[in-house]
Amino acid sequence: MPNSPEIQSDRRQAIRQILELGPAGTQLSLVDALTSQGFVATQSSVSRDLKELGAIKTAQGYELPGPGKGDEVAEVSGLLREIETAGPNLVVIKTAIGAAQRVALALDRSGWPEMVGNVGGDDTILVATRNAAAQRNLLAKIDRASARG
Amino acid sequence: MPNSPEIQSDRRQAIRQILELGPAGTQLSLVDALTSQGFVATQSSVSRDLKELGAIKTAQGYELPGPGKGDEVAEVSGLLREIETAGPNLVVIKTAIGAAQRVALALDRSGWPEMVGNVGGDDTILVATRNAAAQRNLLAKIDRASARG
DNA sequence: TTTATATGCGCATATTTATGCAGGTTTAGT
DNA sequence: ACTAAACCTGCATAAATATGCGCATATAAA
Repeated sequence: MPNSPEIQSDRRQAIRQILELGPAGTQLSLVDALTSQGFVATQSSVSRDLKELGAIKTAQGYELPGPGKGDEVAEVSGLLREIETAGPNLVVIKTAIGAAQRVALALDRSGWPEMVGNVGGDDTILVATRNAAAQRNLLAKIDRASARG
Repeated sequence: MPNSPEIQSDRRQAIRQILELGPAGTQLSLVDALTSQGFVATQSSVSRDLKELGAIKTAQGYELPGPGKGDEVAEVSGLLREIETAGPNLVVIKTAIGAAQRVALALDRSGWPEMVGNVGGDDTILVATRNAAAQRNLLAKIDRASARG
């Protein structure tokens, strides 16, 4: 019984906010925090959410990679030119001439899970996305990365 | 039967090198990697080593926070003036005038486990260290952080 | 050196995290 | 609207990680 799609993204948003206040020691503590905010979720879902959010586990607990951390894509965002989708499983990225390989590598390294894989040519990259939701997510992430690159 | 102290630091150095080549999926894989290099260690030790090294667990596995990432201390290293020890449990850090609070905060955020806690005054910080080894470690980390700050 | 204290580590195990599976829901296609 | 396909989620459990304890060694003190 999946909740309506908004519930999922609301929950993830809530997790993001919680983590902004400070690291969460365990997934169970996150479940509690969510519960006290009226969300219903199990450790399973939180585990999946954290992966989706790209959270990392440090000695302090789960954290979101802050700006400047983790994100290889930000560093090459200046090379991006144009981004389009083609169906729910494909994103076409145009880059500066000859920069596609470099950007494609950065995407690989980012470890974003919505990406199944990608191939870079000279100034074009094809990115395979897991599904429509993943595709939306990916575009949002690239946006955010660009904003701080 | 603790190994001689060098073994421990050699092993940690080896782990550091392994992680530089790429993320390690699990601690067990690290044990294997170490074994094939002639080190004897169990998952337990690797778990402790990783904490000590400040490694983080990402979707890709265990990684070391790379230069520019993770490390809040690097950003304030310009404010450091002088560092001395007083016994194995105390490090005294002199900073630029009025900067002690800021640096102390950065140290807190770093999450370095060898630090029990610290208090910042105006241009002086007292850092409590767990023991002599931890103290050495901390000094080394501050050094490394400064090098890239 | 002898004694006391602290540290390192493996073992066994508790705790935490990840995931195969099944069931219910939304979405896309006719 | 009906059907099929794709999703989301919880449950149960497998996999992975962390840790209390005890011993052996190292370090400090006397």
